[in-house]
Amino acid sequence: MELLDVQIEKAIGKSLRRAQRHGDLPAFDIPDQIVVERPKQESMGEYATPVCMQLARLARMAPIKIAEQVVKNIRDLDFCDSIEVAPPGFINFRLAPSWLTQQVALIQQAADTYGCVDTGKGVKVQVEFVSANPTGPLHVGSARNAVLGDAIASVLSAAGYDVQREYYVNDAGSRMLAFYATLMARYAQALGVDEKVPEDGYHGIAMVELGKTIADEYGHKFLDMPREEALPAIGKIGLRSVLEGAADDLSLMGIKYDNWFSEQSLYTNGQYERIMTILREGGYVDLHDGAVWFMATKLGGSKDEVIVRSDGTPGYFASDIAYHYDKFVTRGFDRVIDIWGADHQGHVPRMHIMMKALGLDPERLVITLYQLVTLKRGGEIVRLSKRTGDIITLREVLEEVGPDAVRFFLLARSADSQMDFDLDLAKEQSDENPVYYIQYAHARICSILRNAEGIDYADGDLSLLTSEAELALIRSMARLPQVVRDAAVNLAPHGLTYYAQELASQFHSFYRDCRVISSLPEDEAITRARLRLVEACRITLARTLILMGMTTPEIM
RNA sequence: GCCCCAGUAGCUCAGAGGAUAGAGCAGAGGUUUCCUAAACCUUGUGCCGGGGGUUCGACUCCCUCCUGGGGCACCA
Repeated sequence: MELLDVQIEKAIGKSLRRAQRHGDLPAFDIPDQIVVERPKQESMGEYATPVCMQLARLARMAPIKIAEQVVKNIRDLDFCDSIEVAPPGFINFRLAPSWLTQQVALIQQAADTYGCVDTGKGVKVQVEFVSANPTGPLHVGSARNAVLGDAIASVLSAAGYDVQREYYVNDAGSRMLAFYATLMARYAQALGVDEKVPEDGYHGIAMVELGKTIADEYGHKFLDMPREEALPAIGKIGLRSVLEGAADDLSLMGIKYDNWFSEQSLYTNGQYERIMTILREGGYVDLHDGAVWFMATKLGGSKDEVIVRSDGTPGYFASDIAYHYDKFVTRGFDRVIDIWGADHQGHVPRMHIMMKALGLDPERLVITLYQLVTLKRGGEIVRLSKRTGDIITLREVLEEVGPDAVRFFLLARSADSQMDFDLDLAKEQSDENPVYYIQYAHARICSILRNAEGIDYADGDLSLLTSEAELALIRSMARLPQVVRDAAVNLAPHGLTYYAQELASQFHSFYRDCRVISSLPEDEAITRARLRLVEACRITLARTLILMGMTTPEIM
């Protein structure tokens, strides 16, 4: 079934055409987009349109007169029990109580699929997120990336897209060599051999520990091998350990990937040669200063980019081109969403130019940037440097603050807003924060349902739900599909956090006004109706929490 | 210098052409013989960074300036 705002939009369009046919309105071009929004005030109803104000000039009529004709000609909006004109020309729509109470049954029926919509129509989309260099434990900076990417994937999936979550493993290139050399040095040091960590290596404590672990397990094995064999051998072990650590950390937050994609594989399965051929044949490759260049300027870019360095090794951009070729051409994704920190923004334009060079529609690649998080502790900015190893790991933060709170905090702001994350504050507030407020509502409902054991409420009469507290709660519950749709089309899941708070608040108010389980015999019917309502509310809350990647506690 | 993001209540932030600009937190006051008081109810708060413009209508779009953050590598 179509979402209410879409139905209203279509009904208004039809009404305008009908009014013109009947001579109630003069002829003019009806706009493609008819705005249907939520009015500022509850008293105005659930939906409203300001379209008649726009039409005033075209129709040469007062907006309010147009609105009257639109209302007169409107049909097929069974779910509305009043459609009113309000000055200076708004049309306000109010949902019928009978429609609202019916939603309770539909939500119960939908259960785990409530909130799903078919906006995506099965379009194949990949969300690639985190993809941190596998050169050490995940940094807390990756937390926002993880939370945002996973929520976007969840919301897209609920909106009817065929979604794959992918982690791009940067296991090729110069950073990897520095990682290998660092690991080798730390391993040697653990065995009492004096070997220096390279200048551009990783100086953090994590590598010391990893070197020691490998020394404990393998002894002198890698010291006895020729260095050119030992490096990749020990590197492979280190890489596996780092990736396992990353997967563990992410799974602490409930994040699971469908695929881990190796950058190195692009150089062994022919993708790199393929894209080089395409670029060469397209005339986008040039050789000068000893390096191979991608002629981005030929396609409107501001400057050309190095693909293969003068030492003969391909740079990250070469990998990125081959990688996206693999995503779109080889694996056939209709859309790819890459989640990147704002420090990579400069790279976005060349990615779109690269798409053009490959003969792909740049619009199929969406790069969602999020502003970087400033980490604080007690109001003081925590400076981070991976080089000196002075980092705060994702795991530390998860253990200190808790996965649900981390997810909620980081999800609650739009990706565009730069934010502070104060560890002390997050922990301190964890008793007073919205996470608990929302989860408490869920636990409260579960408690009621436990107390209702033995009551058969499956056929409770929903038409008994007539009080304002009950209807207000259902109104909120009924909005979830639209919240999901909006989050999916805007790739902006932060709306979920606001919706969850509103829904929890409506429930808490309802709880105060309406006793659910009553022992009085004359209340038996309303008890059964309210149990259905409460169960549907639990489903709605749980679905919202799950979309945000949070847990749904039954007892608190 | 050029490019991107942001500037809204004491604080953290929603709102992105429409009605009287919202929420949470913090502050003040109140609520429990009864399903979870981690709750509920009442209450104050705004030159929407400044200045121009477009529009019937601008916090929202355009120009400009100011402030903060991030980019502008043969690093990723």
